[in-house]
Amino acid sequence: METTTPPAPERSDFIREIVTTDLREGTHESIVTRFPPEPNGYLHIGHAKSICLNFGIAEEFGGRCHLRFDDTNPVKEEQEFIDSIEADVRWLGFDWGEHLYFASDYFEQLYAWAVHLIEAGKAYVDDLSADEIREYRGTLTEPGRESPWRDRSVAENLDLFARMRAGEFPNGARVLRAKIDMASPNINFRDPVMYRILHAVHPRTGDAWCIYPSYDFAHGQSDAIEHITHSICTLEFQDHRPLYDWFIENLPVPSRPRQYEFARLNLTHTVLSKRILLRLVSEGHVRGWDDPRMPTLSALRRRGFPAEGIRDFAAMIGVARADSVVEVEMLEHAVRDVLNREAQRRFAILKPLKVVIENYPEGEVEYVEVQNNPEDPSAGTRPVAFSRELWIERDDFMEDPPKKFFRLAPGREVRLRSAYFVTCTEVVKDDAGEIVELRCTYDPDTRGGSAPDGRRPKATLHWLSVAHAVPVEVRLYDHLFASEYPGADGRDLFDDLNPDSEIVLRDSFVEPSLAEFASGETVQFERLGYFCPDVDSSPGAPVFNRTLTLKDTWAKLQKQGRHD
RNA sequence: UGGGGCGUAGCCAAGCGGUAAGGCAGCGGACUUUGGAUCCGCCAUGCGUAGGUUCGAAUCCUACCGCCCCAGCCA
Repeated sequence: METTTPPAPERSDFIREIVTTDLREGTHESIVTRFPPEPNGYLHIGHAKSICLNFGIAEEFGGRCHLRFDDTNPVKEEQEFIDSIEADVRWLGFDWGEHLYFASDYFEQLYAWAVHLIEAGKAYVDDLSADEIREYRGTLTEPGRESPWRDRSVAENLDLFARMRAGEFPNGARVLRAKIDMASPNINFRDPVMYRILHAVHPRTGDAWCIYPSYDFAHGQSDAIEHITHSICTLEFQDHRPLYDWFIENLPVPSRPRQYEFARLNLTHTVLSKRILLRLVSEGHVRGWDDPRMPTLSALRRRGFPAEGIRDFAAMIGVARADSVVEVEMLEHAVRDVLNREAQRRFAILKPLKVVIENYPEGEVEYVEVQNNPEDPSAGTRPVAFSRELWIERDDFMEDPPKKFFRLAPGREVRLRSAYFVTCTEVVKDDAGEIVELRCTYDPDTRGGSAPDGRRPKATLHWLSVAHAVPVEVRLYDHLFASEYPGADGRDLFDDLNPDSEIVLRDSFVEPSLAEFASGETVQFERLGYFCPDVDSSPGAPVFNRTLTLKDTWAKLQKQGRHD
């Protein structure tokens, strides 16, 4: 039988290079990676980088990727998080097949290996308190001191460890430690804790255990049990690698995994610390883990970001070992790129201004055909009602326009997309001087949006027939944090929260055809941005989230003051 | 000041001794029934700094500078 070599992936980074080499040199016949979240919170865009890396490599090299929950700390972990993590990974587009695992599945094996180390004289039960252990550990520049309990007999250690498991001691009374080197310059080698007593109910094992392995004692061995070949984690675990290796080397594990580290994702205008995300939720700065302003995958999904855009983003930013902060604009670009290609177009008026077409017959309604997606003719067209009274966008009219404002103004002719050219003849104001209505005339010869004489207005506006428009609530989202680097320069991170990260509009209208999109699909509101129906919608009261704005040259000019 | 890492454009990132990819952002232009999209052009005589090796250095060597991580019974 012929063995086929998987085609070399065009995207390359140092990890894929290592994998390529390992495969070529026969270090491994096939590769196995894993994504190992702790179920103590929701997955966010930073996890997406890791998910795309681990599952992506498995896919590209014909290997497999496991989903393994690192559930060794029951005081922080919950079933709710396990469920959301599974849903989010699936939504992102990855499949772990049969390979769903939990570190807690290995508790019995891990316990046996702890006993093995005790018997080999390489682990001991320590009676020191947490505070004492810290004191004995030394500092970055001074070596630590050995615990007075370090030289207990194997028999005593075995007995004590068994009684720890049996529940004879309260939380914190004793720990099991590896006996390595209290003077090591690598602090992780100064007799790291392997087991601690935690009388807590575990989401999976319930009250079967009251001692739990530490990350260091669980992770590498879990990898070994699953025959993980490349254990990919973030940079802060570099110092743990020697310890990871030490356990592997000193235990009769079934395989020899290797750990590789890459730089975690940082994004401008965004915070990806689980601790802070938890505070944003618990202190009510946002409405929940899936609040559309959050960087969690569930929030991005609710916001209307397509999974493909997130995957493209991950591919775009690459994988390296240098600390970095990616501009959030790159994520937004990846998302717009997908949406521009795939999203159906619809008309919506966010801030309505009434237009009356004076020379259009009262009571008459006609339907014009509008393209659903100019980028994709196969998306077809839809009929949109046109009549004498229309809504246009308030921002599309200026009574006294600056030079570079191309839209509607007194006496000026513009195109109503796919309908007619109209000319503003009169501006109607209320007693306060507020513009309440525009009177216009239309040119019947321009039906469909082009003139027989070939004249071309400088602007094309979207519009809606007043009698046919459906009222909706629209939520405009912007960066949760106003500053590029939240909390930088000693500022309190929460002072950097953007007060305008959510603006709710209650007088908006959409086309009736938008009813079909209750499913959650993201659509483009022409000239405005991408929007999707929110779960807060109820029958007769639709709510739309703004996923992203369209790029807006006019807005940029305004911001720069270059419009004149 | 112990140990472990990392420095290539505003941002991300290729580059693996043969003369600085690509993307994002930005700027200019073309086109346009979305001020969107698309297309074209511009954007590092320079790779943290200083020396050295070499015909040739972002790539090798030396020294220095800067930044990040580690002193949880978190992961």
